[in-house]
Amino acid sequence: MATIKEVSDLAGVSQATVSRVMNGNNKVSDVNRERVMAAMDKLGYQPNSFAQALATNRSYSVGIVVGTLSGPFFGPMMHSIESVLRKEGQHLIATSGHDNIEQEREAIRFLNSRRVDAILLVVQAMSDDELIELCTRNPNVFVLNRYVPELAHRCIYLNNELGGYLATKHLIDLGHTRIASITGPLVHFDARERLQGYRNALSEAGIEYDPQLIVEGLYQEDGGTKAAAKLFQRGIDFTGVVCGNDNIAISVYDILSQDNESPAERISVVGYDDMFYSRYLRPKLTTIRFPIEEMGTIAANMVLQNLADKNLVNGVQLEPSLIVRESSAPPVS
Amino acid sequence: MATIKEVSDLAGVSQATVSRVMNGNNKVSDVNRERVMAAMDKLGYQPNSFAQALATNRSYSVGIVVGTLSGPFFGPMMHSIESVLRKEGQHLIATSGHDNIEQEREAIRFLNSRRVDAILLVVQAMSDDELIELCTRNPNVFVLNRYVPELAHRCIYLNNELGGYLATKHLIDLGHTRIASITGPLVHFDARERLQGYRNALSEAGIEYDPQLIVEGLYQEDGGTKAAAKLFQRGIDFTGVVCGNDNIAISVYDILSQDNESPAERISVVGYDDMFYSRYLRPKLTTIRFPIEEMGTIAANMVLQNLADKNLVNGVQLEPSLIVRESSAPPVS
DNA sequence: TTGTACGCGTTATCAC
DNA sequence: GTGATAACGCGTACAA
Repeated sequence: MATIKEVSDLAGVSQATVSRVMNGNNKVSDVNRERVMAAMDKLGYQPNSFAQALATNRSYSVGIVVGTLSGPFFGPMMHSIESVLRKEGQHLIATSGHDNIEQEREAIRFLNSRRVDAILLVVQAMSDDELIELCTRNPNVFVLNRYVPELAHRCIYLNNELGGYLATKHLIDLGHTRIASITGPLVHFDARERLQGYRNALSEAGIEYDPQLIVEGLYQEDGGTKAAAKLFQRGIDFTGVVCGNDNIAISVYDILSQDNESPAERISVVGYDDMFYSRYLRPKLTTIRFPIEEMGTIAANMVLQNLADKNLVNGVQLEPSLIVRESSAPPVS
Repeated sequence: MATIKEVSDLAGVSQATVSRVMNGNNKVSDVNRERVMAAMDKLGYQPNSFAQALATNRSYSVGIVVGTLSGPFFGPMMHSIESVLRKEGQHLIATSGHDNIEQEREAIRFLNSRRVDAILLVVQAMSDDELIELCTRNPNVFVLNRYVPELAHRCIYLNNELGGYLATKHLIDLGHTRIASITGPLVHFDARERLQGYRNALSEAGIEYDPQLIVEGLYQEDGGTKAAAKLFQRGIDFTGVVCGNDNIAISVYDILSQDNESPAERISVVGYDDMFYSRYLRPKLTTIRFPIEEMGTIAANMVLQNLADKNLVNGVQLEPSLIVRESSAPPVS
């Protein structure tokens, strides 16, 4: 790779002049500018961003660490983040924590040694305390999809309680009174919040909370299969089920189809997240929409904002909404 | 951020010694090693990778440019790439070309100025010629999911013709003779190859190729809706349809359900890619499996290999396989 | 085993 | 408008 020196030699000017035309400094004569540009593309010159970063102490890149790169969740999020960052000349460095605390730490170390201008964290394994310490040491860290009270001004998160409430309320409004819930793993704060929303809707309607109707599942693919089986085996009676996410809802579809049943007939099903495949299920899944892209966009803008003026950023809570499709219907009795 | 100098001052040794303990050089006395390590974590020292890269001319990172970060395709691929790279201390810098030739170029420029050790290209917009030029200039560029004859030793790609053949052959074996195809955009080489596979299967079975049965669709979500509508409106008779990918197959599901029909009844449907949601469709989608993770793993290993010994790498063609599920059945006549 | 000093490719501050 | 030259943080001969 050609260096600035080779360019300056070829153009017959000093390195400083080359640097000036690179950075759009207008105090360069047209003749020299021409010469430099010619030399540049003759050599296929690309500035070495390491050297630039070393000299300016700015990397023009922001890092993100996500639980896992695969899955329908992070793709759209990273997509929207990258879109807004790029417009400002910033780039995204993606690392995966593989939902493992040691790897999450390692990823953060890596990004720090990369001297990224900001770090976006979408992690679950790491504890609140560790997050707090991290954020106090580094003023450019933001937390996505998670609410830590002490870090409120740096969190962009979903109102999960409201989501759980909306899902449950929808079934109640349809006339259901025996409503089960297959939650996500309750070590995840969002699963707990969604469950709380469920309880709120119940109590608002004067329906008693019955622990028998609650099962804990997992968020990932097939993560609800065992849990759903457990629920049905309890032999208790219910007409609707609120699921921790769409994957869990799919498991319920599966179980029902084993008995040649379909959601919305005997049992109504409500999901959570509105993943893009949910509208392709049959019957189409009624679910809670999670504005993933919006979360990404807001996070990216917050980063930019923070780079410009540290004191202007504030946390954001996003609101979920109910998407009614076909998997929910009045109970048959 | 602390620098190596602050560490050396605090530890009472020279910068060189600090550098030695960082890089595991064993020619350091235990006493000094202890002191340095203590100083390091007291200061929360993180080496500046820009300075390291500048000094060593190695960045320990590989760049990837993909068409779009969202979608069910790139997530799993990036996931597997990142997994193997990380084990070797390499990191992944992800950029999106947004399926736009100018942005793809920009992404490559960015990665070059980042002096990445290798570049992985998963792009469609860029021409073969441009790719060839790029690869000859830079010996560490690899092309994924695309076959360029001149670059055969740097391509990791799928045998798309075989995939198209398998899909079609499956329907023929079931007894179908009037088989339509909704292809991907024929500007994409892979769509053309899949179509060719379709033709091969037909001719092998002595069935004449009928252009009336071919419609061109798009790969993205809903990309097959218009095309499928067009096909049905032609009013010609067929009993099976081979789709360019699973998204297109979903569109066919949609159209059929509008008439209260279901795949595998009057019309059999075969997809392509085996995206993870395909088994959750009802009926479960018969499709061609695309080993995405494997492609990622192979690519990452190739990068590593190439870094170790330039002359040892070779291109790889991956084989698709048929996954029979429920959307295909013998024709009713 | 340890320290000195130079080079990596830029930017930025000076003089001119 | 232009050109020296000193940082930036680290690796690494080379000398001690």
